[in-house]
Parts: sequence; C-alpha cells; structure tokens
Amino acid sequence: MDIKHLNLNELRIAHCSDCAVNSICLPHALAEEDLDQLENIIGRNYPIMKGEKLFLQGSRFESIFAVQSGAIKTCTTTFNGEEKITGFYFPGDIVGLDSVGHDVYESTATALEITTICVIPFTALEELSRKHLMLNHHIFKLMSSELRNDHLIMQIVGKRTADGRVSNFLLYLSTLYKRRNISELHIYLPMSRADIGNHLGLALETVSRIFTHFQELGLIEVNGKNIIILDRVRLCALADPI
Amino acid sequence: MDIKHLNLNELRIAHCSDCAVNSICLPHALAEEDLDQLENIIGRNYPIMKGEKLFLQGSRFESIFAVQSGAIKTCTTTFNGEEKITGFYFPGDIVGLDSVGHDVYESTATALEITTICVIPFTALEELSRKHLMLNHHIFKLMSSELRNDHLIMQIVGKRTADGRVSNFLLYLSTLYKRRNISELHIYLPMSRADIGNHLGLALETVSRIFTHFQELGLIEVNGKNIIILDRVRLCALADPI
DNA sequence: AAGTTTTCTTGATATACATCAATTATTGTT
DNA sequence: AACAATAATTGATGTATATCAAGAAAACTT
Repeated sequence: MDIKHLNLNELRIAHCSDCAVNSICLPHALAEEDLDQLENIIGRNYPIMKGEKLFLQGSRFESIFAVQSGAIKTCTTTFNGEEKITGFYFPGDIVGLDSVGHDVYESTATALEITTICVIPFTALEELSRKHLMLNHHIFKLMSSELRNDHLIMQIVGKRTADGRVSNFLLYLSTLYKRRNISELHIYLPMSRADIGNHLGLALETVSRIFTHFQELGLIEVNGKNIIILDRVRLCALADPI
Repeated sequence: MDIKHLNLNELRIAHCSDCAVNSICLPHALAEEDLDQLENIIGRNYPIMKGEKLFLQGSRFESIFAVQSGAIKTCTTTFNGEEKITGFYFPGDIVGLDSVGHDVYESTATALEITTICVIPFTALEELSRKHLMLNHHIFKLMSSELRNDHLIMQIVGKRTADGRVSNFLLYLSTLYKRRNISELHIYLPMSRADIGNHLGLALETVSRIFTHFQELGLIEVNGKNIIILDRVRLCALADPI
C-alpha cells in the first residue's frame, strides 16, 4: 500500500466549522452582529516555525491560543529539570487554558511542525464574555472538555502494558483526526518517538519496537511519521488487555 | 513515636478560610451584601457515608460539590469496564468541574470515608456569576487550577520508578494537607492501597511493599492508613531519581 | 465479643520493559 | 548535492515490578 504523505498543515482551516474556534467565533457562542467584536481582539494566522515556542513556563499569562494548522505540544518542567509532555494540540484546539486566572503560564508550548495560530488575549475575551452569555458558557465548556481530555490521557497512560498504551494512543489520535475530518486511518505523528514515550511513560525505544511489532502483526503500516491503521478491530482488542 | 489517629473528619470547616469554597462564598468573589444570594442556592452540610456515591458516571449533570470534611475519589470507567481513579478530593476542593457545560457526569464520585459536602447547582451558580464578575473569574480559576492539578498528577504517575511515584504521591498529599493547615508530616490516607495503586499505575502489592521499604529506610512510619514523614529531605531525594 | 469479610502484608517467580550501545534512516544545512 | 546533525531502529542484558498465592491484620456485622 502506498502511504500518502499526510501533513497536518494541509488542513488549513478555510471552513470555521472544522475549528474549535468556530464555537467561539460563530453564532453558536456569539450573535452574527457581534462577531466583529471578537475578530477585533483576535490576532489571526500567526505562523510558528517548528521548534518555536508559543509561550514559556513561568512567563506572564496574557493570551490563549487557537491552533489553526499544525500541532503543538505543552511541556511542564519540574524543579529538578525533568520534562513531562502534558498534552498535544491539533487544529481547532485551544492551548493555554490551564493558565486562565493565573499570573504565569504553567507550561511551555512548542510547535511540532510549521503551525499557524490565533492569539486570543484572555482579558479581552473575558470582557467580551460578560456581554455574551453563550460565549462565557462556552469557555466553561472548553475548560471542562480539557479536563476530560486529561482524564482520557490518564486512562491511556494508566494501561498496564506498553502495547496497551501505544495502541490506545493511536486510537486516541484516530478519534481526534476523525473529528477534524481527516482520515481516521491515516495517522500522521507530528511528534517524535521520544515525545510519545515521554507522554506515555515509556522509553522511546519501546515505542519504536511496539510500532514495528504492530506492523509485523499486520495491525498497522509504519512509514516514519506516517502510520496507517490496517486492522482497527485487532488494535482495539490489544488496547483493552482483559 | 506515637501515631495520633488523624482523621480528616476532624477537620470540620468551622472557618471558611480553610475551605476552597471560601473564595466563592466570601467578599473575595462576592460582595458582603450579595453573600446570602449564594447561600440561597447552596445546599450545605450534606453527610455522605463511606462508599456512598455523590454522582454516577453518565447521570445528568446538575451540580458541583464542595467537600467540607472527609474525602472523595472520582473514577472513570472505560467501555470495557476498567476503572481508573482520576482524582482525590479533600476539604475545600470542588468536585465535578469536568462536567461543567456537559449533559452528564464524566465520572463517578465516591466517599472514601464519612464526608460532608455542599451542593452547588451549577445553573444557579452560572446565573449568579453573570452579576458578579469576580465570581465568574473565580470559576475560571478553579477550573484551570484543576487542570494544573491533573498535570501534576501526570508528572507523578509519569515517574519511571515505583519508588518515585509513591514518594511523590506522599509529598503531594503533604502539600495538600499543609494548605489545609493539617500537619504536613502526619499523612492520613483515606483511600485503600488498591486505590493508590490504581491512581499511580502500580499493583497494590507494590504500594504496600514500598511503604514498608520506606519505613525500613527510616523515611516514614507506617501504621495502616496513618503515615508519618520522618525524613522529608531523603524522601524528596527519592522523589527525583536523577 | 465472636465471626465474617475485606484489606494489607509478605514471599516466590516470571516477564516486560528500561537501559546501554551501535547501526541505519531521515532531516536540515551550506 | 554532499555533509552534518538529529531521529529512529534493532540488539543484548539486567532489573523492577506484575502476578500468583498464602497468611496476618483490620474493619465491619450480628
């Protein structure tokens, strides 16, 4: 099978309906006639190079960011210098919600590839949300959704076996991509094996080994950062070891 | 050394200043004269027996809950029936924020011991927050603090060694207790070894073994659910394995 | 208070995964 | 396009921890 080189950057958000920001920007959260008020406070289409940082842990919190295309990771560093990736963010996701109401960012956000973002100054957004109840409610919902996502990650990382973690992680990405109308079977991994390992609590070698093992079993096809799910049913079976 | 039987129920919240709800109830978030409006919508001092459930995963979301005394755990069950404890909640904590803006609860909340709670109907709280900007801002902050806590848990669970996870967990509880003005060195564990294991991604036997091992090393003193931190410095050292 | 159930501890064993190390592939740079 | 740098794969080895199992200690129950 031929693997099409599928890059998240191809997913430029031309249609707001594919973007989580839509529910902030659109009548959903805001009446038509008030839309320009929001557009006024938002900085749009900022390009970020791979490896560039959106914000640094400990720097002053000012804005949240909407991912338009590309991918972002957030890392928290402990006092002793250990880094832990707390999340991956894809087009439509909002980055920085864990710093709302606080003075400084809790984590460092880094672009995993060329990424475009919208800058949303939070004070301005909060002010706007006072006049637009749906917008305010939507921010609540965004934050609780982020909490739910964290709990899902806990479930994945909490799997006993490394196989279970990796298979669940692939299926997790699959659902994320599906929601974004990208093929749920063609998974592009913008992050490194080391990043995946860090996030899942595994050595990067283990991640690599499991990918090749899954390929030998005919579950997936691995081509560097491109993965095709060949046998979703058996992959799901692996994801739930009894 | 004699271990005093330290139960969280002894920490009845007589003073609101020890309770996270304070920042909702007090001038902090609400002007003096508006306080009764909040007290009107809140149900206070509900007693919950050990093992009783505050809400069930999948049941209709209506209220968030403030823990007054005792302790709560929240569990999420996956489709295949695997349970994962997503958090422990102590006096002053708010339970249920991960369901704000959603139709049903994401997890099941269970009392780990006799617990008293305040019921806060969310729709009413949201309504009230429209008139009181500080209150609205405070809900944002509560939710992002919960996100930060989840990330801290990720750091703890992400530790490579079981020793690292358990020592970090004890130190985590220590900081929680300190913030509540309980001795940070007398740690009462309201949850079972199995609960700790589930939360940390360890077998319950491993948790038990590590407790006795830490005791042999003179780091802690274990007496069932009561633990005394004898050597905080060395425990911290263990918590950061290079 | 005696009995029952649940929780906790301790031991023995097997294995899954981390770690170290070396090679190959991919990406980035001039 | 050639080189350098980074990322990914693969192998060999040791150890940490899960699992199975049995006994001891708490915690409920009547």
